Amino acid sequence: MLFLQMTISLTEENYIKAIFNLSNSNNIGVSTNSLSNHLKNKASSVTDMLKKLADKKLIHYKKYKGVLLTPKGEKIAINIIRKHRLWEVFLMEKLNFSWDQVHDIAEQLEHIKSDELIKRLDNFLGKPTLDPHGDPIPNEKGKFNEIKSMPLNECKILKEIIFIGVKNHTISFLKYLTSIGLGIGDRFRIEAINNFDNSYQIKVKKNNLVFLSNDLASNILVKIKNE
Amino acid sequence: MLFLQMTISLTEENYIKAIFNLSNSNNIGVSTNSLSNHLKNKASSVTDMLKKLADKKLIHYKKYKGVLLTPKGEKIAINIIRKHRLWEVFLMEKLNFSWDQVHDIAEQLEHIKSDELIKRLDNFLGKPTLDPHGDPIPNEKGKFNEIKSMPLNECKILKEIIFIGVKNHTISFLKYLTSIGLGIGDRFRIEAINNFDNSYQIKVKKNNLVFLSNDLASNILVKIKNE
DNA sequence: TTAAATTTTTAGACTTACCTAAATTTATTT
DNA sequence: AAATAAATTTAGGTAAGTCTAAAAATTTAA
Ligand SMILES: [Mn+2]
Ligand SMILES: [Mn+2]
Ligand SMILES: [Mn+2]
Ligand SMILES: [Mn+2]
Repeated sequence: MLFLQMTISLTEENYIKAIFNLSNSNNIGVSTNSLSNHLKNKASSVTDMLKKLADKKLIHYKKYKGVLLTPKGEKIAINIIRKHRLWEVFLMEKLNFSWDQVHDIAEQLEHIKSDELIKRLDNFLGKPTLDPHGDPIPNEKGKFNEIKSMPLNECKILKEIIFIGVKNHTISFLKYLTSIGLGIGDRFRIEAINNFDNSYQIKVKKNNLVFLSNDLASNILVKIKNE
Repeated sequence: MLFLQMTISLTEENYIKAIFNLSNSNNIGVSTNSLSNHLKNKASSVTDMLKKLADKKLIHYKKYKGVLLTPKGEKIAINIIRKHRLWEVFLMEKLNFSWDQVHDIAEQLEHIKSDELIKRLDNFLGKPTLDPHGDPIPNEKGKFNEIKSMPLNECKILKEIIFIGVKNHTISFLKYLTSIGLGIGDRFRIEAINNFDNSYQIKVKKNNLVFLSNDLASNILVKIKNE
């Protein structure tokens, strides 16, 4: 079979994105089960799709071994992520959505197919490098500007901190952070660490002290001021 | 079977939109063949879908009789058109696309599902009432602000004219109009009508005379100045 | 008003993207 | 090193949306 301009379905795009997101920096393949959990499809459905993606040379697939994206597959994944994050910026900056509302809409918008549209959207937004959750936006060539950060619960000393991202992107978590007055870019100070349960007390600007469980702190990505 | 929030697939949306666009002001049902031509699907496929849309109470369907939208179906159609035209305005006004580029991208964007998004987009654009092709944008309640216009080839007298819309939306037609310096809102004067082939000569602003075949003129919607 | 042409529907199949149930392979325990 | 458990694949099915070919209904023309 010959196809000059391979088309990739919305479903295939979502699988490719899932494989990308589940890939670790080490080169361990993504398991069928992890994809099954992530996409909420049965493992047998995942296997079907993996065969198809392998036929299209978008993934490396060997029965029972787990999968990795080919360079071609990775390029597609990164482009979808670029579109997703640019649309999130648009929704937040131009349409005044809050950071907990943008993801679900961007899940739809990321599948719109038009390179010209994304080029112009990028320009319109001033070529942003970070999305509303602090995640890097890959450039036109697919290059990520990696930001070094650590989860708050790895900070063991009382220091001035900058809040630069979230690990968890659920609406409830984002809304909670908003409710305690915490937004990307904010500076705060660790006032106390309870070494029984590793919970934190922080002081956000002029606000009162806020208590954070270790679980909460583990989903807050920070960097230490002046480091 | 019980469903509280009926979901309508992208394919169903396109059929509903097609039925709306092919419906005349008179109450003659839309034929299977006309839908088949418009959607470039076989008539048998159309029949299958009509049965499904009828089951969902979105159209009135009687075998061999042609179809009409129910009020519910019409509401859906108008909402899709509203979204399409708002996105066209966005693409043109904010992203500087030309009027011949916006339609194809809007065909994708019109299917994005989020009432909140459209409300905010509408506000962001300043609640426009016309799209880049001069077509009216229905308001949130689905009301069209009908503009009275006539095809240029129905003007039989030499008069000052305002160009307010196009009947044909193909890229080549729109590009041609651009090439002769004609855009929505422009004023021009009919300088001559050749009564052999009903072709027109018009003068656009300070430009030279432009020759328009009757076919071309029939796709240019105008109103007569001061009327 | 019958015959021919056209339109529309029905019947049966195919593809995509899912599913359940039953193998099969790989990993973990005794 | 078996036995058991877990992960993965295969086999067989379903629903949505398409198709071709054939039958039926409607329209048009003789
Ligand atoms: Mn997101
Ligand atoms: Mn994000
Ligand atoms: Mn359009
Ligand atoms: Mn338009």
